[in-house]
Amino acid sequence: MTQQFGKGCHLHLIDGSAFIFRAYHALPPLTRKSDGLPIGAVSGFCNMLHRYVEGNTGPDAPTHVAVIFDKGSHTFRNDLYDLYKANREAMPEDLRPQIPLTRRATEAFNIACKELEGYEADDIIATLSCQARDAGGRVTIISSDKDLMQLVGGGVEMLDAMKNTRIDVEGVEAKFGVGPDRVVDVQALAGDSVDNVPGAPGIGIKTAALLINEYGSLEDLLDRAEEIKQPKRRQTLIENREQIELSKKLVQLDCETPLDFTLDDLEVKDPDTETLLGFLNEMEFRTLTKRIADQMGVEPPAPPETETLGGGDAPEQVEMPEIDPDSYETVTTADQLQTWIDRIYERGYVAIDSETTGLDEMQVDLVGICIATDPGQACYVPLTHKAAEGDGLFATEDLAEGQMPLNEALDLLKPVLEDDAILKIGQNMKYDAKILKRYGISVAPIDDTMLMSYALNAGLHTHGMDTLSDRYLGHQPIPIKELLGSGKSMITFDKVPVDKATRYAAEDADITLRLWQTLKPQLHVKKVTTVYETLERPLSPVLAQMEMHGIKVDRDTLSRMSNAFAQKMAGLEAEIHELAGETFNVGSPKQLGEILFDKMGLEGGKKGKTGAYATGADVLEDLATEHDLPARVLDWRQLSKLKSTYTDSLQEHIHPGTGRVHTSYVQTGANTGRLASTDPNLQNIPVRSEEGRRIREAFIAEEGKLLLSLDYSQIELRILAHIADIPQLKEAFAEGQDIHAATASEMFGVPLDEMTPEVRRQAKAINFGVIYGISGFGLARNLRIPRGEAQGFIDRYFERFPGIKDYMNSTTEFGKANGYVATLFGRRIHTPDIAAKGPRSGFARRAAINAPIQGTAADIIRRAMIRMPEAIEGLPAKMLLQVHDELIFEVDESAVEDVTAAARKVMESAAAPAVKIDVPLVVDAGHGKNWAEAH
DNA sequence: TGATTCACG
DNA sequence: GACGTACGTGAATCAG
Repeated sequence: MTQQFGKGCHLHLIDGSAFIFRAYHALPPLTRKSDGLPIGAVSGFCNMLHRYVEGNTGPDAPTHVAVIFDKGSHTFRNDLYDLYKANREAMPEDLRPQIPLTRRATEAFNIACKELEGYEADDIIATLSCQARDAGGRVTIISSDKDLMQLVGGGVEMLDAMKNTRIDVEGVEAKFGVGPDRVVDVQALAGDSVDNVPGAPGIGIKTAALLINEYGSLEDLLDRAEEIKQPKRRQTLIENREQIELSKKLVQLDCETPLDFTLDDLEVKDPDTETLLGFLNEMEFRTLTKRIADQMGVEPPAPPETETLGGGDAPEQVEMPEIDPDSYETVTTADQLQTWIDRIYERGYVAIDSETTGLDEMQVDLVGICIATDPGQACYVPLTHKAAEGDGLFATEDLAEGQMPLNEALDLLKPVLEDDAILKIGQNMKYDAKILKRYGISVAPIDDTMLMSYALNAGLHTHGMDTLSDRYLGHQPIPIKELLGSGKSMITFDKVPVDKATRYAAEDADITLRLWQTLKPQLHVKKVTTVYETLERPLSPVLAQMEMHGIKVDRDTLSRMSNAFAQKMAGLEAEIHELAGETFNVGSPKQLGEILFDKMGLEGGKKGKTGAYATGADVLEDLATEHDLPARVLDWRQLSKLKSTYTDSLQEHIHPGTGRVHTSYVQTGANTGRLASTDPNLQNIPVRSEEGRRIREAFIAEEGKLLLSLDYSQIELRILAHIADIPQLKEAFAEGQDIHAATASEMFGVPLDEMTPEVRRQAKAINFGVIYGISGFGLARNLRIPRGEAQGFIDRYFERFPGIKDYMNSTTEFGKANGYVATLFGRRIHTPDIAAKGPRSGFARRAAINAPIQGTAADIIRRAMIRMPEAIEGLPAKMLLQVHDELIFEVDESAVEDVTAAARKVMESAAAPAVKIDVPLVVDAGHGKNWAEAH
């Protein structure tokens, strides 16, 4: 039944490369059980093809179809412009062997599979589209690549298979501001950083569309460029004419690609059962094989006998229905809610997400709660949405209709959320737990997908919901911007209409549940279950407690300091302007650099990549020996920093209700396992300078209490001594010696009792340098000594402590072989750049050397923090802050000794019993009415 | 928004 | 042989 392609025919063209990359990034790196062949992308590709074929029913089904691939990296565009696509990342190593398999997969589905040496897939798609259109048929291009949008129109449309949205002429106009026939003109002007198409500098899509619409076409625009009013644009277009014309050639798709087949060869054919199942079975896709066999009504072939290799690294992909925001339920009555609660009890777990009026958990109000029990089964319980005015445009202060009373809903939910037998799953549950705590609900027990992702993949990507959804579910959630807007006209969530809110909010719970089903089994496969269970999950509630307590900060002290700083700065500024002979913005590094190096003609001006002079503190310090101006600027900068970052903005963070400052710790913020502190950052309160340290006087204890600080002494060097197994360092620590003096003594042969501060200082710099992955250059710069001398120190160090060099080499090798390095407690820190070439690998190598040391220290204090609540239970003390190797408590005056003893014991024994460290961990303690005194 | 600078461990 | 180099963070500010 051969059908001549023509009117009534419908051609589907699938962008194969886009499918492959989507599949690759959407799935964790799966391997074939029998031989470890990477097949994650092939698996995703087959699933996508299968889903595609399944969806092809009804009157709109294609009559002809082909998957089009790129072939060869050199195309005619490289002949036009040798930098075309030059900044493309190389194909990932584990994807390369999968490419031929995707061709075989396409053939197994009995879909035409086409490519042409020296041509991009886009050109073949263009040629086929033109042929089909000219023959009177319809075309759907399955891709979201904007480069293909120039083809839309005259029966040609695009389809974004992921979002399931069609892109027609209007869609193209929305994206480019011009019709499809002018898309190349806009692209030629705007350029494309991904493909390295140069375009016209400084002109983006918006401006380009404006110009094209005004002048009709690119050619007319360039010919009449003199008429452009804005001088900068006019100049750009005139100067870059050639480059723009070249860009147009690069983005213009070729409709005359010489093809060795015709449209008729692309006719839709049913797959051959045996071929398809044979291929899927060979790939060992058990679930998909079985599913397709069932659909075809045949027995699935017997899976090949496999001996599990390396513990079996190929979990089956969890099958889930499509995410559909329109399928979610809005819960408005107690009966409805009860039905969901019953379902939760049936399951034993539930994914939840709370919607609030903002981001500050200590201040915002609860607006609604969403619940998901299964993929696709999610609801939203709106609680305090505001009613719209009559015309529906503005929200009022009255509650919207159709919502359960807040108390009634919370009374129903509280028993579930607090039930020991029901697992509550969230993405960043610390946030939700803090909110609900303010409404009297203590959520427990919890699982957290953000923390799972962190335990699994620290160093590979960030762990926000959008990232995870895109990577692991291949789905882009509804952007919150769509509901709230942005900038000045942004609204709060309670002003969002309930129906819109349901789509967004319930989707988040749905996604969270799906992520949980995807990530949880991975913990075991990647051997990080212990990390998650002992270092991540139990820390979350501890941090929540600390954040809710906050630390008392005295506004008057800060305010007085701000005024004093302002006065001093004004005086310095006047002096600086006097010395410069003109007024300028002292806070502008650019203007300062020009004053110093151009106007005053000082030596040593170095320009960075942006063409501005460097004016960092090290540069100014060198200049300060010769001139007064840079010295004054250094003083001014110090004051400016203290004022703006600390004395001024800390005041704004004092909670009006508690009079305390409540930071947020980001548990997944630092790849090494450290915490990060934000809003405000309380981990970088000044201490090194006398003037800055006084800011700590504003951090105070309540009346009758004291602040108590305990910090690990030299914890990273102790860990280095243990991990690299350095006998001399271990011994020095065991005997309680001054470690830097001991190092100096060992290196330079100076007896300890004859040690000079200068020699000790140098040894200290080397000790720190080692932790950071030392280089002669770096040490020279730090100590301000000649590079050769610094290298000599390092050589001597490695000679005296050969274990250090071994540690560095073996860690680097491990990182290269495995893609990650690990702490003593099994935390994995991924180092994908370590195999790169160029300067990136240097950074990655040093980071890999540092990560196990910094990360092990981070693990130890985490363990201490997790045990702390129980250890100080019953004592009148609260843990308030963590600063990497220091914990700060607020304690009744009478109990300082008891709490110090209890907390110290926990901290010093925190590595045990999981890890036996060969050196003692030592904790120093201090206390006082304020943080300055306690430290 | 990105670069620069600087506060901390 | 040249090149560019300490590790990990967050916040404020300037400039385009």
